[in-house]
Amino acid sequence: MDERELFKAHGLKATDARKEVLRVLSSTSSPMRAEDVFKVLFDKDIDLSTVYRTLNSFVDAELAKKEVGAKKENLYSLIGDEDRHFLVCLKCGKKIQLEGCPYHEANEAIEKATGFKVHDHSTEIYGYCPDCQKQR
Amino acid sequence: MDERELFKAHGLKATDARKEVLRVLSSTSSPMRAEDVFKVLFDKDIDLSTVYRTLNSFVDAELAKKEVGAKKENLYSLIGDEDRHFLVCLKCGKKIQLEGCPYHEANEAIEKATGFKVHDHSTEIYGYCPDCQKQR
DNA sequence: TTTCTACTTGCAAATGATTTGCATTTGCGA
DNA sequence: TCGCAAATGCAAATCATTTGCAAGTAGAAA
Repeated sequence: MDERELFKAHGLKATDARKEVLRVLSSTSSPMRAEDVFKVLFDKDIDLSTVYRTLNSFVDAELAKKEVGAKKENLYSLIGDEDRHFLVCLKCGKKIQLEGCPYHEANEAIEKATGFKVHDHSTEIYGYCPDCQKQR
Repeated sequence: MDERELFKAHGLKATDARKEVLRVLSSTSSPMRAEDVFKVLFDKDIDLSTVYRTLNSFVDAELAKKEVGAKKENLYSLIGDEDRHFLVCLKCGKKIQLEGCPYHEANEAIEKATGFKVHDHSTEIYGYCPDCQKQR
């Protein structure tokens, strides 16, 4: 889907600021702080408040999600159709991407049992990586 | 486990403020804003900054978690040993608690395959409840 | 393509959330 | 009980996010 359609599908006008923010978020796989998105766009003449407004509109439109990072900061990331999952080490912060979705079957079971349509689930699973386990 | 031991086990001194905040958080099953915790404790003479410091120390000690709510606010909640999961409707906000942990097996499979020790996973799964699906 | 209008934006200022410095108090190990 | 590092209250600072307003723009309709 092209970005214009994407915005339309979510009821948002396809403005420059939104296109830029969308590009920034989709160019990185990991969630970003509003301030970071703003910094990446320093040469694009987009105000920080616009970045916030844009991110909020994305979240409201269910195009992005807002979550809390390891340093307790607020982070924004696109909600992709792809279903990627990371194991995040609580000690060293390392991120390990999983092949496939470990929860796929579990989610299907939930849908079958409850009639609830699962739209999204957390992409990060917290724990300790093998290296850090040795050091504990 | 008694609260004194709980703090000790997490390397925190058992102070009045911490005991009160712990009580507030454990008295409610749903995550709270720092400000709300403060308001509940209005008669306890605990400063808002202390509430923040306390919540932060809980998060650092992995006794609580910080997450983003539906209105994009930051919320704090205890990390219980129990493994509760909620289905959160993206439309009406209804929360449905699941029986048991749908991801238990998936997590065991992850541990076996990667050697990563899973400590915690998101307790909320987003989607649309049966009622809201009809209205869409 | 031109017009119209509601939605967006930039800017600056306001608000809200969270952190910090410092003097004082307190928990808890010796 | 004593001593000290850690925790607290208070007030002020800082950081994050939102808002009001005037001006600009996307997209529907003519």
